[in-house]
Amino acid sequence: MELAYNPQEIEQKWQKRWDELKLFDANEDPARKKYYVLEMLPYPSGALHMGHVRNYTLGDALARYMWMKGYNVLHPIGWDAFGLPAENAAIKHGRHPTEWTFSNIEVMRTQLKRLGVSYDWRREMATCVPEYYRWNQWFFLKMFERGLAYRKKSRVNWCPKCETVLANEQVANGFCWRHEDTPAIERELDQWFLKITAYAERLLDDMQHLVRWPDRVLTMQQNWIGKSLGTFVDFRLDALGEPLQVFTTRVDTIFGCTAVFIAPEHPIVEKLIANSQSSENLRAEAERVKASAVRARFEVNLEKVGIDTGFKARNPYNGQFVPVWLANFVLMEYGSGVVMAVPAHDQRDFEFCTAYGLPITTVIVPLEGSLPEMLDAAYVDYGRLVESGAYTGLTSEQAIERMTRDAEAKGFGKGTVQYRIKDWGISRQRYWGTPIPIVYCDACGIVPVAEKDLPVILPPDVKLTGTGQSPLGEVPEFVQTKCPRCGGAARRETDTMDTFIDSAWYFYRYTDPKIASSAIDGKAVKYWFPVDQYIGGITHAILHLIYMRFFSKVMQDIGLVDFPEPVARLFTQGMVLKGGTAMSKSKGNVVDPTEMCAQYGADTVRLYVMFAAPPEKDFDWSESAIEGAWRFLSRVYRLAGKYIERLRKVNTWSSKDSSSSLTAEERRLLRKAHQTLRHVTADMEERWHYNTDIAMMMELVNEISELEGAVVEGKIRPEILKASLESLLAMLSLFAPHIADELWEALGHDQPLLRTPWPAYDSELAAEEELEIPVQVNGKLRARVRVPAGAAEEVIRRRALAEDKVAALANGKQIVKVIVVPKKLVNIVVK
RNA sequence: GCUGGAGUGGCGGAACUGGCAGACGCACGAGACUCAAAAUCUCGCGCUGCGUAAGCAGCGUGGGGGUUCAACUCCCCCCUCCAGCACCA
Repeated sequence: MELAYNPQEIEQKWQKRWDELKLFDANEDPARKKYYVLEMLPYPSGALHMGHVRNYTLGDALARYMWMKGYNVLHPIGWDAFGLPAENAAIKHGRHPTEWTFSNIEVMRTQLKRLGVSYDWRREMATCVPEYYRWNQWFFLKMFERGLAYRKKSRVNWCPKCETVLANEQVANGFCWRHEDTPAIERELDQWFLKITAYAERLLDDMQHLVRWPDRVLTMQQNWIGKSLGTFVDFRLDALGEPLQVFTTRVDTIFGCTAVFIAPEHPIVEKLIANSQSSENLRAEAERVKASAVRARFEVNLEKVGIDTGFKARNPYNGQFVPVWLANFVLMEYGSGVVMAVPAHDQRDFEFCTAYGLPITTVIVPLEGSLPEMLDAAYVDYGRLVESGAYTGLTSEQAIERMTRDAEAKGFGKGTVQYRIKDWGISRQRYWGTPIPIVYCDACGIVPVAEKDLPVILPPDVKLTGTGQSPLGEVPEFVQTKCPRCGGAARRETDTMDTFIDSAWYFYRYTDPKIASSAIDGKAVKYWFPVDQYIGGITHAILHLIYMRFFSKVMQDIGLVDFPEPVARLFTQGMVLKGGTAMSKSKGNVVDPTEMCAQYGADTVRLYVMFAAPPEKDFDWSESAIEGAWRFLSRVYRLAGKYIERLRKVNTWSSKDSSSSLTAEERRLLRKAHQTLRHVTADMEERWHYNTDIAMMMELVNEISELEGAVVEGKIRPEILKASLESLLAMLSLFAPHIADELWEALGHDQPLLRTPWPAYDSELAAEEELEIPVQVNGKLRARVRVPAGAAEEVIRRRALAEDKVAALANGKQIVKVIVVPKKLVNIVVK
């Protein structure tokens, strides 16, 4: 086998062979331990990119390792096939989204297969087929039944030039992404929402089960949910005869309240205008504040503006009347839409009150030290109360508790929990998504489609114009229907669902992708769940990974599953960059995986991607570094090729064959092999620093290479060389599976490595016999001594002190202390 | 602004529990093979100073301080970069 390494030939051969052997088919088998490896499903954009390669190679290494460890491994793949790009392609090139999507899937499937990832392709699914999305609709109906899906008027971003709704991500600094001169405006539209806020507390609580999730992700989710404890306080508003409800987390500062601020969109504003003595003027001013509030949603640090309504509200704690203002920075959608202004202890209030000349009263002082007479910024920390009536002298913590209790007792307020997370708006005025299964009947109102009538099929013939109207509205045969309740003429909902719905539960469906009688098969889910390892980009830390958790909790509540969290362990990989930034077509810096495979082969591409950096870090693609991976594999191929004829004929040595008669060279080779095995095995279980695993394999190859002379001279028996080489191939097969199987077969094996047990390391063989111990004098390295691995502390000490250099440095000085750390180092302290 | 993460040779990175900083690879330099090139192989490669040399000494993990016999690692302060959220009261 003196041929040059030809990855194209080898890879094609093995992909075919694996396929024939059904090597990656996962079948439920209660007798075997299962392992579910899941990677985030790709959007079929038309081309695989390096981020995908990284994601899938990571999962593949783990899947292959678990197979070899004897697990029954489920490793599926599918397509997140609904989404806006398909629709844009339709508008631009006149191709139907279905055709565009499936031809992209075709291309990307070929690309994926070229990489040789260990998927069970029988389970492949696309979310855009009725067999899948009907269950989106079913989940929607279940939520509707439980009041978890509801309809509400809501503000959306709208570009007047595009005539269309913009997603939040499509608005940059308040302007449309396509028309940088056109500010997005807000429109009120009826939208469907899922009540994720009802699950806020459980989403937080159940994080305790997510011990194997990165802290980073949990923290981001925590911030996103944004729980805060606070107090509602009713300020009497005599002019309207109804109170203004204020929300605050700092009721301890309320004696310093010098005004009340209302969000300009607050419904009470209309009543204030109606009751005002200068209605006209107030209306105009209120409009101005509102306009600025809209801008403030996009502009950072927009100047604070407001208007005094002329009304006064009464602070129930001290009976004082304070002016009621509208202010552009108060958010309607958080708390009660009304806040109290405490300029001395809130920076925003401070800025506003300074600008408008409102009084500033200090009511909190630090526990130690004091505050200046004239504040130049708000003092926002907790402290001790002053000038606060009966509460003076309490700490902030004590005051918050007692003042809230008092408000409840006297009936002018109550403690409350607020969340920042908002309900999930799922309506999209688009075509390429799941139709929302709702019918509007003049007689019956909002009526859900009956379960038996699912799926509501997305009609194939639709004109896509991009006008911003829901395309389904233009299809009379779709819109016109009968009311499921009264049978009368009715209209269908024409919006479709957010595609995050599709990905919120797809991984359940993999366990039985073809089941037609229900969304998931309970038995299959019971066997395969939870997902043991989920792998994907950090970009999904919040949205997808919260929606997915939310769906699981709803599924738990409707009795589909019996656990709160579907994913036991999460890994978030870093990005693959080029020239310091993400690869993108517009930047023209895309490295095409398929081209790379054609140039170097899939094994090289995969090995390089794993070797370049630890998987959680971003890394920059390097044309020259991939050559290193290629060189390494070529070297392995050449090296193995040199010996294969001889090794094929001998049996593999095993440590059971007695290790006493090993030569020094044999021990050296086996030591390196077993040290590498030890490292890789430990790493696969926990850390996943695949870059160091590959580095260790390179060291092993270097060692085999260096020992070539010893092999020739017969100081290393072929059986032992074979054993070392086979360990190497087993490890290599995690990252470069094709070349590993090729050489494995050449060594005389008829089953691929995936069906071979993972080699156990022998700690005795891995142990060093002799150690080189560094000797420091006053912490500086001065000498090294070689000692047997088990040398007693005293022996090491004596040897260290006997070193010429040590003696020279200690000469004429006093040895204060000798620290001997067995197996590590000696440090001699002299004075 | 808040929250989280990171900062180590020319570059990617290693050092897992406080114990030899720079494993492994890339780039680079020298040599071998070759008519030549590619490929391959061998050697060198943190910085500075001294020395013809083997070598010797000092400095060195973003900066400053501290704890320790010993700090990339622990503590305090500061700087820079990246990410997420962003007037959430």
